[in-house]
Amino acid sequence: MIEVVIDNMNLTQIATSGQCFTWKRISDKPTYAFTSFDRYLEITQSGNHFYLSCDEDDWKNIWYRYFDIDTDYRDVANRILNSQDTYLYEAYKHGEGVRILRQDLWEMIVTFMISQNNNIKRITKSVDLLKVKCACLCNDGVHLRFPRPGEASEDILRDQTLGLGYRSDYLVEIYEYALKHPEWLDNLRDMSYDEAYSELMNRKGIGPKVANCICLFGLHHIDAFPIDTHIKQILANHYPQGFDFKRYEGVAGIVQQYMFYDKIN
DNA sequence: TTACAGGTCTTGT
DNA sequence: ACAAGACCTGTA
Repeated sequence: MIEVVIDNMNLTQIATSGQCFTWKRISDKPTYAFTSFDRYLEITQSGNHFYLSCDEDDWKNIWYRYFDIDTDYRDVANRILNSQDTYLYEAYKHGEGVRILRQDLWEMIVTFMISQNNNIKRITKSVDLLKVKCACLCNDGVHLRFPRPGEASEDILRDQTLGLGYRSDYLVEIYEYALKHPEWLDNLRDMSYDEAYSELMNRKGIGPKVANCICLFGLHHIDAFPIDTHIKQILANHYPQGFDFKRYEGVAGIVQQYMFYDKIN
């Protein structure tokens, strides 16, 4: 157990921001449990103090990066403030503690493929059951982690109790593809936003929206601006003459998160 | 019953 | 290039 101080971060806001489908609230206090690759973490918030169930090494090597501590979110706040955009400023104030986590790329690919034309409740259920059926364990030998390529059989992916529907075809394909092309994930990490976006779009079941979610949440390309039904409505309602993307060049994905959080919370 | 959920694919123009 | 229509499934 270690204690760290982090400003401008709110666990409950992150948990309900729609970027992670595997965070679980495990107590009345704002305590959340989740995994990243093979690590399991429990974290509690009290103001700007955070209590993590890990040692100093895992904090430095894994979770510091995961929580995107090095990104300065004040730059985004200033741009929003300077824009005189009342709606966007209110949205920002509402979700001020949201950060773009640096989550595991493979988990982002699979979970956002599941998310298409779907609802959060069913997405969470499918992901939970997938982890249970595959029964892969973290480095602690106790907690379930997300199944990597080769660890989810076709039978499991097609198991109707998972409720994946037609998406199971896509998942069978992507699991096969990633297993057959072991360099694919690392190559994606080395690409620019545009390159990674086009590469992801080549895979069946990944369209513009999911590709942008993977770029934003799995590769931390914060230029990516995923447009879903909610964002489409916001753009139509608040920006009928068009949204000025140029103004938010380099931070558009963070702006998108404030808009999205405000819409669903 | 119909519509909708953090869309994408296929087909027809 | 662009516009329908289909698509698994659970919930309101």
